[in-house]
Amino acid sequence: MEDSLRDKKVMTIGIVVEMTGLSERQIRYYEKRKLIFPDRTSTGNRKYSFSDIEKLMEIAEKVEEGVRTDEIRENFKRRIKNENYKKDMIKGQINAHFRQGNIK
Amino acid sequence: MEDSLRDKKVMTIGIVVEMTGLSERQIRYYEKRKLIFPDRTSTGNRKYSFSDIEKLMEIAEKVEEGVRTDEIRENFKRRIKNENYKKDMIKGQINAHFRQGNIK
DNA sequence: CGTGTAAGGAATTCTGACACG
DNA sequence: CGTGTAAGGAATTCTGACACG
Repeated sequence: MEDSLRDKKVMTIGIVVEMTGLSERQIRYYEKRKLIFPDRTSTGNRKYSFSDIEKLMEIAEKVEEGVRTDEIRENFKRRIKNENYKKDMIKGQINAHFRQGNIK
Repeated sequence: MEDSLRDKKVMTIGIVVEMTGLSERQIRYYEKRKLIFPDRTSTGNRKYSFSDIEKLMEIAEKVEEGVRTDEIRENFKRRIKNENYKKDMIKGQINAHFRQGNIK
């Protein structure tokens, strides 16, 4: 139910460093702080998606502004909640539509 | 003028092996035969795109059918030519449209 | 708190070659 | 022709820790 390409975890950390300009240390630290969730290969190497890259750049901006990683995490949670809320609104409307027999 | 995500060279050969089921040897060989063109990192490691993955799976199919790599390459060339031909057709029609003063 | 760094080891990738055919 | 494999080396990635603060 989402982009697929954008969410596929396929990049090693070296490429992520290249694309974001962040250090390996930073990238791994944001993971420890539960801000990003890379997959792992069978032998333990991290794999990131394009979405992860975008998220990392957003995180880096916030951190530079002085926002603490905990706050950033909470903001992400709120955002997800809000998005789900909106999705439910839409679902509700669709359901209502059909319940009233407004079937095309 | 194309997908961007689909064409970004970001995957190391290990991931490509994982996604295509081909061996490193095969993947490198198809490159030697000019069928795919990965980028390289500054230290020489190959980087592939999602498009490359698709192309590799197409190549693998053909090879299994017994098609020689040279033929596959020529078929790719013809396909590109045909696509460009169609693009030019469309451009021509658009130009004709405006030349006749059919603006808006 | 967020990040740099040296440490040691394990896994990855690279190239050129021998092999079969 | 297309692919497997062992060989040796170079680059990558991983974790846990010391450091500053």
